[in-house]
Amino acid sequence: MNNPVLFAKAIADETRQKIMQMLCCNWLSVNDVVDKLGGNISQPTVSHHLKILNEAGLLKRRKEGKQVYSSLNQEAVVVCCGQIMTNFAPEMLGDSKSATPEGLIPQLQPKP
Amino acid sequence: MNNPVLFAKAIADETRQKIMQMLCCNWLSVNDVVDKLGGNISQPTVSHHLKILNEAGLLKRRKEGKQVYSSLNQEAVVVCCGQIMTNFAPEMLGDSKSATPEGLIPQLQPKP
DNA sequence: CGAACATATAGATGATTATCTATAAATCAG
DNA sequence: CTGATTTATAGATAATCATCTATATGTTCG
Repeated sequence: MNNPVLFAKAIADETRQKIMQMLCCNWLSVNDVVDKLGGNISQPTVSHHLKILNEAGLLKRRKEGKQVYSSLNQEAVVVCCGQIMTNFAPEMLGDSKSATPEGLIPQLQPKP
Repeated sequence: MNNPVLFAKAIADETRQKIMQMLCCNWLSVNDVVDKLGGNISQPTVSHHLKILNEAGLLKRRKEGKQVYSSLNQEAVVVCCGQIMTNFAPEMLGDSKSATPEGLIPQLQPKP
Protein backbone atom coordinates (compact mmCIF):
# COMPACT_ATOMS: atom_id res chain seq x y z
CA MET A 1 0.00 0.00 0.00
CA ASN A 2 1.12 3.51 -0.70
CA ASN A 3 2.68 5.27 2.22
CA PRO A 4 0.34 8.19 2.93
CA VAL A 5 -2.61 5.79 2.95
CA LEU A 6 -0.79 3.33 5.20
CA PHE A 7 0.15 6.15 7.57
CA ALA A 8 -3.38 7.51 7.63
CA LYS A 9 -4.86 4.09 8.31
CA ALA A 10 -2.41 3.56 11.13
CA ILE A 11 -3.35 6.76 12.92
CA ALA A 12 -7.07 6.63 12.06
CA ASP A 13 -8.10 5.16 15.38
CA GLU A 14 -8.73 6.81 18.72
CA THR A 15 -7.07 4.06 20.74
CA ARG A 16 -3.99 4.06 18.55
CA GLN A 17 -3.65 7.80 18.87
CA LYS A 18 -3.83 7.44 22.65
CA ILE A 19 -1.09 4.84 22.47
CA MET A 20 0.99 7.08 20.24
CA GLN A 21 0.59 9.86 22.77
CA MET A 22 1.89 7.60 25.55
CA LEU A 23 4.85 6.48 23.49
CA CYS A 24 5.65 9.93 22.28
CA CYS A 25 8.61 10.71 24.50
CA ASN A 26 8.61 7.45 26.44
CA TRP A 27 9.67 3.87 26.15
CA LEU A 28 6.89 1.64 27.47
CA SER A 29 6.39 -2.11 27.57
CA VAL A 30 3.24 -3.63 26.15
CA ASN A 31 1.84 -4.11 29.63
CA ASP A 32 2.71 -0.54 30.55
CA VAL A 33 0.50 0.56 27.69
CA VAL A 34 -2.27 -1.80 28.74
CA ASP A 35 -2.13 -0.38 32.27
CA LYS A 36 -2.07 3.22 31.10
CA LEU A 37 -5.14 2.60 28.99
CA GLY A 38 -6.96 1.96 32.25
CA GLY A 39 -8.32 -1.53 31.85
CA ASN A 40 -10.44 -0.64 28.84
CA ILE A 41 -8.40 -2.58 26.32
CA SER A 42 -7.05 -6.09 26.56
CA GLN A 43 -3.40 -7.00 26.17
CA PRO A 44 -3.89 -8.79 22.83
CA THR A 45 -5.68 -5.77 21.46
CA VAL A 46 -2.82 -3.52 22.51
CA SER A 47 -0.40 -5.96 20.93
CA HIS A 48 -2.41 -5.74 17.73
CA HIS A 49 -2.40 -1.94 17.73
CA LEU A 50 1.33 -1.84 18.33
CA LYS A 51 1.81 -4.19 15.41
CA ILE A 52 -0.14 -1.89 13.12
CA LEU A 53 1.82 1.16 14.26
CA ASN A 54 5.06 -0.74 13.87
CA GLU A 55 4.22 -1.94 10.37
CA ALA A 56 3.57 1.65 9.40
CA GLY A 57 7.10 2.49 10.55
CA LEU A 58 5.89 4.64 13.41
CA LEU A 59 7.59 2.82 16.29
CA LYS A 60 11.04 2.15 17.56
CA ARG A 61 11.06 -1.20 19.38
CA ARG A 62 13.58 -2.95 21.60
CA LYS A 63 13.36 -6.24 23.38
CA GLU A 64 14.74 -6.38 26.88
CA GLY A 65 14.33 -9.64 28.71
CA LYS A 66 10.70 -10.60 28.77
CA GLN A 67 9.52 -7.17 27.82
CA VAL A 68 9.28 -5.41 24.51
CA TYR A 69 9.62 -1.67 24.79
CA SER A 70 8.22 0.71 22.22
CA SER A 71 8.62 4.38 21.59
CA LEU A 72 7.10 6.60 18.94
CA ASN A 73 9.29 7.35 15.93
CA GLN A 74 8.69 11.05 15.80
CA GLU A 75 10.80 11.56 12.73
CA ALA A 76 8.59 9.14 10.80
CA VAL A 77 5.56 11.17 11.84
CA VAL A 78 7.13 14.32 10.48
CA VAL A 79 8.19 12.62 7.25
CA CYS A 80 4.68 11.24 6.68
CA CYS A 81 3.06 14.57 7.43
CA GLY A 82 5.54 16.18 5.07
CA GLN A 83 4.54 13.74 2.37
CA ILE A 84 0.88 14.49 2.92
CA MET A 85 1.50 18.21 2.75
CA THR A 86 3.60 17.78 -0.38
CA ASN A 87 0.73 15.87 -1.98
CA PHE A 88 -2.19 17.89 -0.71
CA ALA A 89 -0.95 21.35 0.12
CA PRO A 90 1.65 22.16 -2.54
CA GLU A 91 0.53 25.76 -2.86
CA MET A 92 1.32 26.36 0.78
CA LEU A 93 4.86 25.05 0.55
CA GLY A 94 7.95 26.26 -1.22
CA ASP A 95 9.20 24.94 -4.53
CA SER A 96 11.14 21.99 -3.12
CA LYS A 97 9.78 18.58 -3.99
CA SER A 98 11.46 16.97 -1.00
CA ALA A 99 9.39 15.39 1.71
CA THR A 100 12.15 15.43 4.32
CA PRO A 101 11.57 17.74 7.24
CA GLU A 102 14.71 19.69 6.52
CA GLY A 103 13.86 20.20 2.88
CA LEU A 104 10.16 20.65 3.05
CA ILE A 105 8.79 22.17 6.10
CA PRO A 106 10.86 25.26 6.77
CA GLN A 107 9.72 26.59 3.42
CA LEU A 108 6.11 26.71 4.45
CA GLN A 109 4.58 30.06 3.69
CA PRO A 110 1.25 31.59 4.53
CA LYS A 111 -1.19 31.64 1.68
CA PRO A 112 -0.76 34.81 -0.32
CA MET B 1 -14.83 13.00 17.24
CA ASN B 2 -11.51 14.56 17.96
CA ASN B 3 -9.95 16.35 15.04
CA PRO B 4 -6.74 14.42 14.32
CA VAL B 5 -8.72 11.17 14.33
CA LEU B 6 -11.39 12.63 12.07
CA PHE B 7 -8.74 13.95 9.69
CA ALA B 8 -6.91 10.62 9.64
CA LYS B 9 -10.10 8.69 8.97
CA ALA B 10 -10.96 11.05 6.15
CA ILE B 11 -7.67 10.53 4.35
CA ALA B 12 -7.31 6.83 5.20
CA ASP B 13 -8.63 5.61 1.89
CA GLU B 14 -6.93 5.23 -1.47
CA THR B 15 -9.89 6.51 -3.48
CA ARG B 16 -10.30 9.54 -1.27
CA GLN B 17 -6.64 10.40 -1.61
CA LYS B 18 -6.98 10.16 -5.38
CA ILE B 19 -9.93 12.52 -5.19
CA MET B 20 -7.97 14.89 -2.96
CA GLN B 21 -5.16 14.87 -5.51
CA MET B 22 -7.59 15.84 -8.27
CA LEU B 23 -9.10 18.62 -6.21
CA CYS B 24 -5.78 19.87 -5.04
CA CYS B 25 -5.41 22.92 -7.23
CA ASN B 26 -8.66 22.50 -9.16
CA TRP B 27 -12.35 23.05 -8.86
CA LEU B 28 -14.21 20.01 -10.15
CA SER B 29 -17.86 19.02 -10.22
CA VAL B 30 -18.94 15.69 -8.78
CA ASN B 31 -19.26 14.24 -12.26
CA ASP B 32 -15.84 15.57 -13.22
CA VAL B 33 -14.43 13.53 -10.37
CA VAL B 34 -16.42 10.48 -11.42
CA ASP B 35 -15.06 10.81 -14.95
CA LYS B 36 -11.49 11.35 -13.80
CA LEU B 37 -11.66 8.22 -11.71
CA GLY B 38 -12.08 6.34 -14.97
CA GLY B 39 -15.35 4.55 -14.54
CA ASN B 40 -14.18 2.56 -11.54
CA ILE B 41 -16.34 4.32 -9.02
CA SER B 42 -20.01 5.18 -9.22
CA GLN B 43 -21.40 8.66 -8.82
CA PRO B 44 -23.07 7.91 -5.47
CA THR B 45 -19.81 6.55 -4.12
CA VAL B 46 -17.98 9.69 -5.17
CA SER B 47 -20.72 11.75 -3.57
CA HIS B 48 -20.21 9.78 -0.37
CA HIS B 49 -16.44 10.30 -0.41
CA LEU B 50 -16.86 14.03 -1.01
CA LYS B 51 -19.21 14.18 1.94
CA ILE B 52 -16.66 12.55 4.21
CA LEU B 53 -13.91 14.90 3.06
CA ASN B 54 -16.23 17.86 3.46
CA GLU B 55 -17.27 16.87 6.96
CA ALA B 56 -13.62 16.70 7.91
CA GLY B 57 -13.28 20.32 6.75
CA LEU B 58 -11.00 19.40 3.87
CA LEU B 59 -13.05 20.84 1.02
CA LYS B 60 -14.18 24.18 -0.23
CA ARG B 61 -17.51 23.77 -2.03
CA ARG B 62 -19.58 26.01 -4.22
CA LYS B 63 -22.84 25.35 -5.95
CA GLU B 64 -23.22 26.70 -9.45
CA GLY B 65 -26.45 25.89 -11.20
CA LYS B 66 -26.91 22.17 -11.30
CA GLN B 67 -23.33 21.45 -10.39
CA VAL B 68 -21.51 21.43 -7.12
CA TYR B 69 -17.85 22.27 -7.45
CA SER B 70 -15.29 21.19 -4.90
CA SER B 71 -11.67 22.07 -4.28
CA LEU B 72 -9.25 20.88 -1.66
CA ASN B 73 -8.78 23.14 1.34
CA GLN B 74 -5.02 23.04 1.44
CA GLU B 75 -4.79 25.19 4.52
CA ALA B 76 -6.90 22.70 6.45
CA VAL B 77 -4.50 19.95 5.42
CA VAL B 78 -1.57 21.93 6.76
CA VAL B 79 -3.37 22.75 10.00
CA CYS B 80 -4.31 19.11 10.57
CA CYS B 81 -0.79 17.93 9.82
CA GLY B 82 0.51 20.61 12.17
CA GLN B 83 -1.80 19.31 14.87
CA ILE B 84 -0.57 15.78 14.33
CA MET B 85 3.05 16.88 14.49
CA THR B 86 2.34 18.90 17.63
CA ASN B 87 0.84 15.81 19.23
CA PHE B 88 3.20 13.19 17.96
CA ALA B 89 6.48 14.86 17.11
CA PRO B 90 6.94 17.56 19.76
CA GLU B 91 10.66 16.93 20.10
CA MET B 92 11.16 17.76 16.44
CA LEU B 93 9.39 21.11 16.67
CA GLY B 94 10.22 24.32 18.42
CA ASP B 95 8.77 25.42 21.73
CA SER B 96 5.58 26.92 20.35
CA LYS B 97 2.39 25.10 21.24
CA SER B 98 0.54 26.53 18.27
CA ALA B 99 -0.75 24.27 15.55
CA THR B 100 -1.07 26.99 12.95
CA PRO B 101 1.29 26.74 10.01
CA GLU B 102 2.80 30.12 10.71
CA GLY B 103 3.41 29.38 14.34
CA LEU B 104 4.35 25.77 14.22
CA ILE B 105 6.03 24.57 11.17
CA PRO B 106 8.78 27.07 10.44
CA GLN B 107 10.30 26.14 13.78
CA LEU B 108 10.89 22.56 12.80
CA GLN B 109 14.40 21.48 13.57
CA PRO B 110 16.35 18.33 12.79
CA LYS B 111 16.69 15.92 15.68
CA PRO B 112 19.81 16.73 17.65
C1' DC C 1 -45.14 22.31 -16.87
C1' DG C 2 -42.18 18.44 -18.16
C1' DA C 3 -37.90 16.40 -19.76
C1' DA C 4 -33.08 16.12 -19.00
C1' DC C 5 -29.33 16.44 -16.17
C1' DA C 6 -26.53 16.78 -11.62
C1' DT C 7 -26.23 15.50 -7.08
C1' DA C 8 -27.81 13.35 -2.80
C1' DT C 9 -30.02 9.82 -0.06
C1' DA C 10 -31.63 5.11 1.16
C1' DG C 11 -30.91 0.50 1.61
C1' DA C 12 -28.25 -3.68 0.75
C1' DT C 13 -23.93 -6.24 0.66
C1' DG C 14 -19.27 -7.74 1.13
C1' DA C 15 -14.79 -6.45 3.08
C1' DT C 16 -12.17 -4.61 6.66
C1' DT C 17 -11.34 -3.91 11.31
C1' DA C 18 -11.44 -3.43 16.53
C1' DT C 19 -12.17 -6.18 20.01
C1' DC C 20 -12.50 -10.28 22.88
C1' DT C 21 -11.13 -15.13 24.82
C1' DA C 22 -8.10 -18.87 24.65
C1' DT C 23 -3.69 -20.37 23.96
C1' DA C 24 1.08 -20.61 22.24
C1' DA C 25 5.84 -19.05 22.58
C1' DA C 26 9.54 -16.93 24.91
C1' DT C 27 12.03 -15.61 29.06
C1' DC C 28 13.28 -15.53 33.72
C1' DA C 29 13.36 -16.82 38.93
C1' DG C 30 13.93 -20.37 42.08
C1' DC D 1 13.23 -28.23 35.06
C1' DT D 2 8.95 -25.82 36.76
C1' DG D 3 6.08 -22.18 37.41
C1' DA D 4 5.28 -17.38 36.70
C1' DT D 5 5.33 -13.56 33.63
C1' DT D 6 5.26 -11.17 29.18
C1' DT D 7 4.08 -10.89 24.52
C1' DA D 8 2.16 -12.78 20.25
C1' DT D 9 -1.04 -15.51 17.57
C1' DA D 10 -5.47 -17.77 16.34
C1' DG D 11 -10.13 -17.69 15.88
C1' DA D 12 -14.64 -15.59 16.67
C1' DT D 13 -17.75 -11.65 16.62
C1' DA D 14 -19.78 -7.25 16.14
C1' DA D 15 -19.11 -2.77 14.18
C1' DT D 16 -17.58 0.14 10.59
C1' DC D 17 -17.08 1.16 5.98
C1' DA D 18 -16.65 1.19 0.72
C1' DT D 19 -19.33 0.13 -2.73
C1' DC D 20 -23.39 -0.77 -5.54
C1' DT D 21 -28.37 -0.11 -7.39
C1' DA D 22 -32.50 2.33 -7.12
C1' DT D 23 -34.59 6.47 -6.26
C1' DA D 24 -35.37 11.16 -4.56
C1' DT D 25 -34.25 16.06 -4.81
C1' DG D 26 -32.91 20.04 -7.07
C1' DT D 27 -31.95 22.85 -11.28
C1' DT D 28 -32.21 24.36 -16.06
C1' DC D 29 -34.32 24.74 -20.49
C1' DG D 30 -37.76 24.32 -24.08
